[in-house]
Amino acid sequence: MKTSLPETERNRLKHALKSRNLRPTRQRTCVYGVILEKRDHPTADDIHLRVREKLPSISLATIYNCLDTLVECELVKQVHLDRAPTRFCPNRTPHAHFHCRDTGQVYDVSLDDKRLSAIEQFLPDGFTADTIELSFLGRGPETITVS
Amino acid sequence: MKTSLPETERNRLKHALKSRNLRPTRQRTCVYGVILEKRDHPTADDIHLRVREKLPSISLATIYNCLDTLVECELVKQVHLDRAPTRFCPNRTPHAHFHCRDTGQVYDVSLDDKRLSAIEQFLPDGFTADTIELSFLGRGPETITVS
DNA sequence: GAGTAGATTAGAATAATTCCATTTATTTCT
DNA sequence: AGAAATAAATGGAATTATTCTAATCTACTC
Repeated sequence: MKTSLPETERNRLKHALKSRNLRPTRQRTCVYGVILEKRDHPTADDIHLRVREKLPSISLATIYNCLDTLVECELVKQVHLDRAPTRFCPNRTPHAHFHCRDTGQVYDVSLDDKRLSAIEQFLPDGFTADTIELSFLGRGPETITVS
Repeated sequence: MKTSLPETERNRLKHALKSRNLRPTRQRTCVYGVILEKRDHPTADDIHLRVREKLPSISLATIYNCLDTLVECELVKQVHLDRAPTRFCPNRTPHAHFHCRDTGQVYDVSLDDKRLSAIEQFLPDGFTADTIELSFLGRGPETITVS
């Protein structure tokens, strides 16, 4: 029973699954654990590699299945940047993403209610959005420019 | 020489290409014409079907080549919604997209300077973005709900 | 009007994701 | 506890959007 998933998160997962009549399998727990452990917006493939260190025989199809489940349970969000492979993110609060051209890193940019409602006001009358995706492409501060 | 592309747009295309040492070929002109003609955010495949009515032998690879060129020339923008096929849009002014869950239609949502700079202020100090993608998923006004 | 760089073409290749049929696990019922 | 029923995992095949490749074609330049 030694898994790295902390108690709080493990309970969150259990409850989210139970409320949908789904089971907290080893695979699902482990995938969720890996996503929480290193919050660098990994792709399904990245996650596969990391989970395999703990469950060496897990297949990529299962990774996709687990991820779908976690997304349905609203524990994980999908991040789409251009047409690059989908990345996954355990930040459940509303946020945007910043993608650095130099390092490839992806950062969360928090969107509080004030920001969210400012964005919603861009919509013409009669339009209502349940999902807002906002992403930035540019350069972060740690990029060193040598002149 | 009868092509549907209006004079202004034809000139815009010619100049944009010339400044990059590229040629205004029949294929490029026709692809651009089709994108301007029906601004419903078509995919490469949609565009292929439409262009084939005028140039029956054009290949999908050429459609992709032409689109790449038009994007480079900044005459056309790519629109990425989730992982759906890339769509193309001749609206060169800054704008967001609204995607209707019911009809699948995609609408432009204009982003004036005020809105753009409001969004830019979400970024932490030191981060600068050259590209901002904003998209909404929800329901538009023409959706009729029968209770 | 020939040469050359630029474009187009068809089809093969790639890559992310989904599908499918089978096997394995887990819960439920008795 | 054991059997039946349901849910999940698995490997591999299938799909789909897109890119690559190598050959052919076209259009400006001299």
